Amino acid sequence: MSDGKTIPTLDDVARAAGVSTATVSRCLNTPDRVVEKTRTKVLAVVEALGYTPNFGARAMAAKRTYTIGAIIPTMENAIFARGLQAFQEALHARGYTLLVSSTGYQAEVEAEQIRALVARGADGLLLIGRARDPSIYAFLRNRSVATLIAWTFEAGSQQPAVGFDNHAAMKALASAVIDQGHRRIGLISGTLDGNDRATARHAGIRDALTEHGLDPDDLPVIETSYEVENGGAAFETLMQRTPRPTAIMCGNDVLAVGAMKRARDMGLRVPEDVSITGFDDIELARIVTPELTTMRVPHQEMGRRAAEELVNLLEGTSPGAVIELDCALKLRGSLGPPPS
Amino acid sequence: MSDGKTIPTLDDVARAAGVSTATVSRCLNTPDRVVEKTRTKVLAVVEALGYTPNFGARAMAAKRTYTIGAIIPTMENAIFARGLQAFQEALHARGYTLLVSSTGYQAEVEAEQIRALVARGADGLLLIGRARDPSIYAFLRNRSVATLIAWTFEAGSQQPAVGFDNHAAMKALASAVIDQGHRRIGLISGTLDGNDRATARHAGIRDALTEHGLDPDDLPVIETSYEVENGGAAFETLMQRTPRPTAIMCGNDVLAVGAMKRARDMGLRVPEDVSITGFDDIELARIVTPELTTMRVPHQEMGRRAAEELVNLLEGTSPGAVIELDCALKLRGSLGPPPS
DNA sequence: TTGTAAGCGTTATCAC
DNA sequence: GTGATAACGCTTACAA
Repeated sequence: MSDGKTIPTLDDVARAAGVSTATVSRCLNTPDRVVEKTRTKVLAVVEALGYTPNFGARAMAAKRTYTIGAIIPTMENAIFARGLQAFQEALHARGYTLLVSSTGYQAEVEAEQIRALVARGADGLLLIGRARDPSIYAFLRNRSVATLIAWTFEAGSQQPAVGFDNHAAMKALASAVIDQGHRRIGLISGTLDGNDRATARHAGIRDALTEHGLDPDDLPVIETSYEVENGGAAFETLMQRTPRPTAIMCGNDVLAVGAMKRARDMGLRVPEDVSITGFDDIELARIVTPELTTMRVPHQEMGRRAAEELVNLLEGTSPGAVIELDCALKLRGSLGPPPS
Repeated sequence: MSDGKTIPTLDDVARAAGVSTATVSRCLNTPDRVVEKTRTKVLAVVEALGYTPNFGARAMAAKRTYTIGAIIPTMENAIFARGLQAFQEALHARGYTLLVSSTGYQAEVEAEQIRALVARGADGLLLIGRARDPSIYAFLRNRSVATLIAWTFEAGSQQPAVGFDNHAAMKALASAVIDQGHRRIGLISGTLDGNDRATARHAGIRDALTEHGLDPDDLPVIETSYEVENGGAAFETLMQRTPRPTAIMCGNDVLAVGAMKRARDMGLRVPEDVSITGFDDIELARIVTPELTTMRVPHQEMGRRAAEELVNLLEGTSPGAVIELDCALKLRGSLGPPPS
């Protein structure tokens, strides 16, 4: 650590070590291309001076930053937080640094963040979901920024991705609900517009209904943003319908927990009076009473795999695969047969 | 948006607009120092070419990045997520970009992240808590990186900070518990070592006990990392003591919810058989049944104020204040009188 | 108001 | 194995 007031540069190190800047640079970046003795001496000086490479200069000269950017809708939902944690750890192991920003589910903000991260020299980007303006993809291609989509999976997509089939997963969950005997189901969905995950989940339920000989147009849907209170409000609205739904499916666990709380406040028992399901299987799902029936999404594995794929992609090791992960149905106390 | 395959530079814009690079630069950075007509023309070319400034070059030349770094212990706890969201929004309004990384409560990782962010030219840094190696503060001062501490407050501290008094807040909560008649209290604390918030909260309880004529050494403490399951395990351990505690205070809401769940699993009623308290007042606190008695921390306001202070600090508008925010006691169903 | 030109701190291509 | 030296793209005195 330096005691001086100035920031040491490569030049300072070179001068102090009595070598050229090129050699110092080599000691730091390709240590094997410099003889042991020189290296030791140089690294000692680096240590003594507390030298840290100037990132901007390095980025400009090397056109490489070992930085990955991740842009997520929100930090407030545990699913992204947990996935990112795993993503970061895996990246770190590969020598990359992760920089995160969030958009609050706003497309314009996302576009801005993408530009900011690209401008900062991010070698690769992790994006959530596929739906966005084509010009963004064009921009990314133009700048040759490796881009990976996560949290969604779609067969036949061109974009490298690590995700799961939102449609199939929700369809499986809906089938389980129908198999319990439910015929009047309601859906509390996240905002559908511009959110391919929410849209796919919605379609999954409709398909399950059709497949079981029910009319998908009978499915009442309330769209809302992903907040606990909104889940509660939507639940109350749905339960005022006649005839009353016997099962309320929710776009994610957060909405489902809001619905459960409101059910309790309304004096309704879960699952005796009404069944409730979620999606994600975050920690919350097992904290509530009764525990929440939901679809487990492998968030951590997704983060880990995404890191590997993205690094392979930008290092040219992989051409960019589309990887599908499996979800798992979690049948718990919040789902039961309909009241007779 | 450019159709070409090359990234346009300032030079390309200058050439295409028939002006010098200096003028283009001025159009972008100090538009008032260039005549209307030139500006319009230049900006049109910028738009047409899809020019984006190269960040590294800009940082190197201007020694300013309009980037703020935030380093938090974990993204998995809602308290940081929510505070950061507000922090980011306020920063955005002031024209700054936020970059986040997390440490998993590991000091070495934090040091590394600090270096990474500083190397990337962060103009300012938001750090959680005060406890860290002095050499880090020296490094930050040396690099003249504006640094603000959040989530903690300590009278007489030199470091600019926006926080609350963890000690006083927990002491107030403990007093409320004692006032209910509890005499045998247990504490489930976050890891104390290197965590000034956890340490201050612990001390707060001890002081409350002393002040009420109780012996603080009678307070059993279990230290654990902040995870739901750990809260449950610690709860079970504490409840095996003889005589059994009548109230379990927890270092945060997450631990408290874990304790509540375990209580239910053990067949104990809350608060009839045992009272439980948390700290933070995250959403979770009002989702559980009964609702959790806790201390409300103004996370969003803290994020907002931190952004303002940090920007003022690095822009030289403020010398760096120490700001204390107030917490609020939330008495809810999980706290009742001890069993008679 | 605008242009010229000197850095800013690296990395990489050559010679040596 | 090591050392000059030319980029890299931008900002900012200083001149015009």
